[in-house]
Amino acid sequence: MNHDFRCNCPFTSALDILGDKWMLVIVKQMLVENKETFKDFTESEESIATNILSSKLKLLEEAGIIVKTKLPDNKKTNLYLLTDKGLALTPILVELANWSDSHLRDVHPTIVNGESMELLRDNKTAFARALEKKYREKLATITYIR
Amino acid sequence: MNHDFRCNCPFTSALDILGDKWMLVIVKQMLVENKETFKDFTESEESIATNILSSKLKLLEEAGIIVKTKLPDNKKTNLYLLTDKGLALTPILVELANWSDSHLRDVHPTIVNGESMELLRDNKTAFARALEKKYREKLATITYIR
DNA sequence: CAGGATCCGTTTCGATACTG
DNA sequence: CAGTATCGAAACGGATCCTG
Repeated sequence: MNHDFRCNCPFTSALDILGDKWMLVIVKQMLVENKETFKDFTESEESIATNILSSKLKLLEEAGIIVKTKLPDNKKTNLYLLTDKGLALTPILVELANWSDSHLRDVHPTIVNGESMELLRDNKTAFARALEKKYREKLATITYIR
Repeated sequence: MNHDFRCNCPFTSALDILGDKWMLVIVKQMLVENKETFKDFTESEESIATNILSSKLKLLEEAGIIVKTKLPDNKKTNLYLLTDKGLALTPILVELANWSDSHLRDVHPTIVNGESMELLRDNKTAFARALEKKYREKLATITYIR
């Protein structure tokens, strides 16, 4: 993060952190595709390189968007989980999806983590809330090291 | 655009175009700060280099997000204007602003193009619509070369 | 003088190999 | 499994140059 455009503008200050190809992709993989471990991310459709992944996870953690933790019974596998701050990015991802759905060709408008794209078209807020709720329910089932 | 992760995922396919530091910044400058000309952009708070600006404007035009045009009475100054596709990015920018406002320090939560941040906090959809309306009204006052 | 294009040093990315 | 090291390729940033 060498040259940020510290502009204090609410629109673009977020882009100083999120304005690159990978940060929101990783958040989306956690939120929508239940990715949790380093390996999960490397095996994802967008196939991020390990060194990039490593540096981006570090940045996301520093920004307070994710936490790095472990399961009590597995000392080697790291778990990456969204914080409240990270979960609050859901509406941004939903708006991105909505724009893609409306204005981009070759988008795959099928089922997304159990929620249909119809709900997205019909009610973006409800769609976002459903995604957040699902993630919170999943978090509740995990007893990770805090 | 050398290496896109063509994933057909509605969440991330937009990031293939918009997932960099500058694309959304430029759109925001057009939408919120009434920037129209090459010079306007170079003089902006985020101070983009001319070569980068040039390449990004080209990408935005190729993506159909902006159009490059001229005023009838001024043959040299180019005008860059948002298309409907570009204007449809407003909700994304609004969600970014909302997230920054809630989760980032040092954000400047004052007046934005005549709309107060209170309206944003109160009703994001109305805030987005107000910004779009204002831009469309401005477009209506310009007789540019189509 | 506006609107870029070109050049060039620096930073970041991306693919793969490698380590604990 | 979870990263780090390496190295070539691409992108960025600043300055300058070119063109009407």
